[in-house]
Amino acid sequence: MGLDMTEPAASLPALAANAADALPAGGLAKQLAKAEEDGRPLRIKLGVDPTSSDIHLGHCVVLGKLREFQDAGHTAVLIIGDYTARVGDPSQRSKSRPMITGEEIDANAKTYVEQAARILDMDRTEVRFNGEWLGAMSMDDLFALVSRSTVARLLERDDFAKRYKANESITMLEMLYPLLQGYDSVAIDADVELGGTDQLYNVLMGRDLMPSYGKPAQTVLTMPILVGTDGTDKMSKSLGNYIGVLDAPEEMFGKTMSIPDAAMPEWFRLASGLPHAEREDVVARLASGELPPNEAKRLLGRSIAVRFHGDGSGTAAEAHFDTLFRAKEVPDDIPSISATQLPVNEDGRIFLPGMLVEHMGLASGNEARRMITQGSVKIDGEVLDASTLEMDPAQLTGVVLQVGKRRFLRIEAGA
RNA sequence: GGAGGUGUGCCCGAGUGGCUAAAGGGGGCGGGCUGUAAACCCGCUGGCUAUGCCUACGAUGGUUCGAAUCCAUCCGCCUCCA
Repeated sequence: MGLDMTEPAASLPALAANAADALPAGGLAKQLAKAEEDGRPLRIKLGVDPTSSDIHLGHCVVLGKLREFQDAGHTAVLIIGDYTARVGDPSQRSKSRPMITGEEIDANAKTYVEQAARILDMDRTEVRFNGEWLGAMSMDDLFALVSRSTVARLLERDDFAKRYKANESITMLEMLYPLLQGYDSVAIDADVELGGTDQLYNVLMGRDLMPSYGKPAQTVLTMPILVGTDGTDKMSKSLGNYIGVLDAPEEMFGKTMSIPDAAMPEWFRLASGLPHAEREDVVARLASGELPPNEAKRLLGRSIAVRFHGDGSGTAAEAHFDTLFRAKEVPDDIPSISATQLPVNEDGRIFLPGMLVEHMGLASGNEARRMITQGSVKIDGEVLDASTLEMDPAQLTGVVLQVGKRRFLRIEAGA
């Protein structure tokens, strides 16, 4: 397995681009030079927790970086933290995490790898579960590991320190996390470890541990955390401010349009998937006022759609968006049901709240009543009278029902 | 082991016997304006074919005509002391 780096010297700036931290200073350059000298690819570690099964753009920042290393000829070692997931990474958590079950972990890991394949070159990816070595540890091994750090050292960690100060609980188990995570680097002989900036402490722990196990210390590279579509909080599934890699192109475009202007430069850099030079050019023109914000955001939306759905998907998604929100027209590809599927009560009439819950995804009858009362239900573009709770099937046949701005349902005549 | 504190709706947080589906804020949703950005304005924000009924204030049991509010036990979390 030889290196096929065409121009190793030139790959350094690109590989370090966007990184929040690259430690120690100059470490990456040395690693790259040494790899070339030895004629072997570097082993690039990325540890992931199989606690959530949906990969979103936030995860893609670091996955994308890993892919860049692969493209430069190096080996990706993707560690599924099946064992560490039992402990729970305390990063960014205000409370202790509940432990999750083995089946959940397995299922999450499987979907994670499937989705990661959209970013990574899986032929060049070594997927490992850390239960492989952590599960095999004896009590003696554990003693040896935990004796390498101290309580004071662990309490230096910002999130522990904050929680400790705020009188919140910190379990002994959680304090084990950085050590176990760091041990992964020992187990797989990592040369470089990637992570988000929230992982800095963890990845440095790996760097600290390796020499005491007689291995050269890894270089660490942390990537900035992408803000979500709200522009303030870290992108996460639980906050609902995310764009998933499996989202439809229209969703990707639409969600991108909703981000605050201030988040655009960051998104261009970390999420657009555009080449380094191009995205920097866009950011510069946006800052100078040469590129209007709306146009920039549209470009961003198209780029993201294209990144995951290929050429053409961007302009198609944009057209869909314009139909919906600019022209306020009904899009072509809306779901439809047959009038015969409508639920009918004893009087042969349709109870609207129930129907909206059943066919248009509203959370409850009360929510549906609220929508009707607030005038956000339209039939063929006409706002439904606020007091209407029942309708005859004939009135609903062959119409387009709309709730809010983006939920549509066509009711077809015929069987 | 001892002493004390605390637990409210998605989150924060008021509420110490009926007027409490529970103030206020945040978030979210809907509408207006717009570039589905921001800012701003208005409304809504437990469930139920519903002038009422059900569920809900850590858990269980009790006192009372009536409990988030009083009592008992238990559980979680925190602080100080050992």
